[in-house]
Amino acid sequence: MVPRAHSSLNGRVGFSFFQGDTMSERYNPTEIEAKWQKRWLDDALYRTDAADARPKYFVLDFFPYPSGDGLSVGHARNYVPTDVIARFYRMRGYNVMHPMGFDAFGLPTENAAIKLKVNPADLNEKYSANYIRQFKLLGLSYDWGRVFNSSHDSYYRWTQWIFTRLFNSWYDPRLDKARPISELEAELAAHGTGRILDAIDKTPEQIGAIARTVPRIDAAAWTAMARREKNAFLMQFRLAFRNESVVNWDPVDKVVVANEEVDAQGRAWRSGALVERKTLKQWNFRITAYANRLTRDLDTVNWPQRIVTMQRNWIGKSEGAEVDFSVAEGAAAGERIRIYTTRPDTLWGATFMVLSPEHPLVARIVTPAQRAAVDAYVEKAGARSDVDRSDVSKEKTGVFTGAHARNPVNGEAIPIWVADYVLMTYGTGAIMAVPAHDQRDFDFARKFGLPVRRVIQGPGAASSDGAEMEAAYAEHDEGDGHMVNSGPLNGMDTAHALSAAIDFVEDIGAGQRRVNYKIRDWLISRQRYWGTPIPILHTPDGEVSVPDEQLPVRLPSVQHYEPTQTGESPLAALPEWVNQPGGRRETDTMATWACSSWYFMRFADAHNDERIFDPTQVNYWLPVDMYVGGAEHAVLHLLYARMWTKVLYDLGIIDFIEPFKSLRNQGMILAPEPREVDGRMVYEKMSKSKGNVITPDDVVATHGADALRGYELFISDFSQTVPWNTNGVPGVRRWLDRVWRIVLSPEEDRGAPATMGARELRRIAHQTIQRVERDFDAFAFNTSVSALMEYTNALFKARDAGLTGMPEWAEAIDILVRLIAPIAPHMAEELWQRMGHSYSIHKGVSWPTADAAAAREDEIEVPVQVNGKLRDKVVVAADADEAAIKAAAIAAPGVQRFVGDKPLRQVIYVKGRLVNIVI
RNA sequence: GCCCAAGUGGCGGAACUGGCAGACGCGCACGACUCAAAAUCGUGUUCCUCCGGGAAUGUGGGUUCGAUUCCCACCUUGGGCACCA
Repeated sequence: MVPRAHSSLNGRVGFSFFQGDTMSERYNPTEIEAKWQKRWLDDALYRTDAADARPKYFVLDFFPYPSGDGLSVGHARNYVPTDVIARFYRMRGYNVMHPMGFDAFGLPTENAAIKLKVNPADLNEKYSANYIRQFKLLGLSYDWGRVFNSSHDSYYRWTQWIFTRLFNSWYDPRLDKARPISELEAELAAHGTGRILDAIDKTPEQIGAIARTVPRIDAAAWTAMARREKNAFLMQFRLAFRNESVVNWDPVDKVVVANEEVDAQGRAWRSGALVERKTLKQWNFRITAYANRLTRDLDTVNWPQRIVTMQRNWIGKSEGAEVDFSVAEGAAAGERIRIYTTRPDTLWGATFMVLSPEHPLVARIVTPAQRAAVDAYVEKAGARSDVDRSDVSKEKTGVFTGAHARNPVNGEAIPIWVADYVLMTYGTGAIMAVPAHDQRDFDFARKFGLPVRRVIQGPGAASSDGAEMEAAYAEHDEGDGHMVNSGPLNGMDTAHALSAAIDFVEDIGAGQRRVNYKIRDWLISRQRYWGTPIPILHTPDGEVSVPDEQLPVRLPSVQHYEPTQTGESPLAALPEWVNQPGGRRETDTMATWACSSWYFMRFADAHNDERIFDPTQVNYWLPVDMYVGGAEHAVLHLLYARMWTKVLYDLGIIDFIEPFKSLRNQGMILAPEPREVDGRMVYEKMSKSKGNVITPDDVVATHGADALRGYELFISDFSQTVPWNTNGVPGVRRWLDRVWRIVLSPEEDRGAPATMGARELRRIAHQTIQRVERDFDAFAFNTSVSALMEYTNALFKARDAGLTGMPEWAEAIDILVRLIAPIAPHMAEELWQRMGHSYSIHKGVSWPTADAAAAREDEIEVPVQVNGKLRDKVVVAADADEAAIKAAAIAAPGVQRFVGDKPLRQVIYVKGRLVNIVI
């Protein structure tokens, strides 16, 4: 067998490869894929071009974390579609950036390194090299000139640089943006904190701009502070700040984790361990300052609705009012108890108050008679885990303090209770309880025999006696109801009561409109070795950031990097590293969320050692046009990256406010064989420990990368989770074999005689261009492969109809090879060359243009129904008028059998679709 | 408990805006080629049927000339949230 590839003359695309009785050359993916991969790499074919007149397109995969297991076919579900999109846009003349890098710091690598007793840096190099090898094996068109690794100091230097920007910035509620901390110092020297606190009172959305602990001080008080006091004071403003708080401690990884990394069951995201509460001093980013913008700007992105909803829920914006109650008697008499409520319209229905067990006032108001009971309760509550405390299925608990509070709207004294269903971390840690209109308060009131007073009379004739209610009536915007038992609000309809109540409270000086967010600040420090060192020095004057010219603060090499039990990083055991001329280095490192919060920008100027990136480059390429990855990052990376983008925008470093214009989530791929778990057959995730991982290496070795790529796309809808089907790849492989044969040796063997005209072939070809374009745009890759399979089948039929010598045949084959190029780039390149074209099909504008006239149908087949049931079909000219089509439909034999001489009640014609005859 | 998504042949799935249900592929069956097998090619493949048809897109209702598609209730699976005042 002597393969002889050559192109024919005159631009004809007929081939005769074989002479005499030699067999045709078979499709050999192993050979051609290796050949083209090498050539593409040698030529840097996919290098991103500099900014030019073409429209740009930035298509990006989530930052992968290189693990020792390497890539499975499940990972390829992410990388193949983005590669198809990158190639599709390139072929249509866009300037495309399609880069890759590695999120290399973090616990899994460090844990593996500890286990294997090797250096995590070495392990990381090995793992990422393996990823690169696998990416190349798949024929992915990354620009390898831009690859970087977040654990290299050439990268993390800039992560530290951004950290110091956050540290040296604060959020000005008046401008609704971040500003340099030096400007805050100037303001404090001139005006104290008054103007800032006033602004927050006037614009309730800004509640999270600064710490809630900031006191009202005047300029003199600021000026009188020593430097160390000033620095401590400023911590309440900085966007990167250190404070003592209750944090989630992961006892398995021996590290603190962020709220976003703990699931509803209280388990840590990576280790799966139940987290414990610890009070520790930790570094945080003030993401609460951005809560409002993070919610608001979700309107501007093209993301899956569920991810948008998850972020909205996580941020949890709610609007209401803060109202000041006061202690009615005892030593603390007159002292204010501030509550937050979203239902100020129910203020007159408050029959008791509840304080969180951690509320500072509890110890001071409790009466001697109740002290023992209250102390015991508070202690017990403190010992319960958060998950346990927030388990809604358990009955509410609580204890009376013996004290009373005065309700500012009606002067009533109501009992103050302590209960752990009120959280210190939300609102003010204290609530007014309105059992008639809040189910939680209702349950509590019924259990402890507290009064229930109705203040909203709903529609219908429900009793106005709270004692008879069986459940809280929580509606307030339904319209029909009216206010009762509510002093000045009596008789008002419920739709207006809310704003009227806030007005009333503001008028009497008892409170004001307020916004609250569920989101808490983002805990970033980790007590581990393998991360970006936090560039801070602890000096006698407090914390100061390491100056730019001293960055990076390099991670020292160490002999032992095992985590400690004490909550201290292994770096703390290196005195020569810790002790610096001006002070002690911070020994915690940053969680990898910091690394991944800006990497997408670095691709615009990946190897710049002078600055973080050239602003022209970053503003040209960003935001990312298409971002693809798993849905598990909904409130982690995708939220964090948005905050950093907004900070950098505020500081004038970039000029876009959202990092990712469009986002798509791919579905998971599960192991092919279901297994019995708890008596049920289930498809499991692929994992090395279960021994059910299918690697791209194996699939490529037997069927080639193009077949694997095709099947990754074809397996299911892109976003659907689906088990792998071992027989699927051979199916796609068969299709590619057919493509190979129909292009190179169409005459070789024939099927049954068929009929097809040249006009029809041309129509199918151009319709296929339209279908594939539409499917790619919709991320419907499975149907794009179907369309190409159908097209290939049509070409075999056209061959059997004797069309191979015609110009339409040559055009049809040319279109086929171009259309498969994004999916099967190696085969397309090989066929392209053999067809006599110059290298490369992947360079320049090579996507075919659909000819709408050619794609148009001359005749259409119209189904005909009688009473909604299909009875016949008629073929009519595409431009036939309605009357003619109806007449043809009625005359159709299959229709006449049912209609006979019965009168026609109605004949419905849907243009180009169907006729329905009603009798 | 609340919110969201999804339930279509033996399997993965398709069906653009309410208009031919099951495209495309897998699997299976039969046939051709072969000494035989593989590969390839061809035919068939939702179910029932008295071969006229009838039934069918999780279940039950509704709207409509017409419903996989819209509405209501319920069931199942997956995901998210879980006392946030």
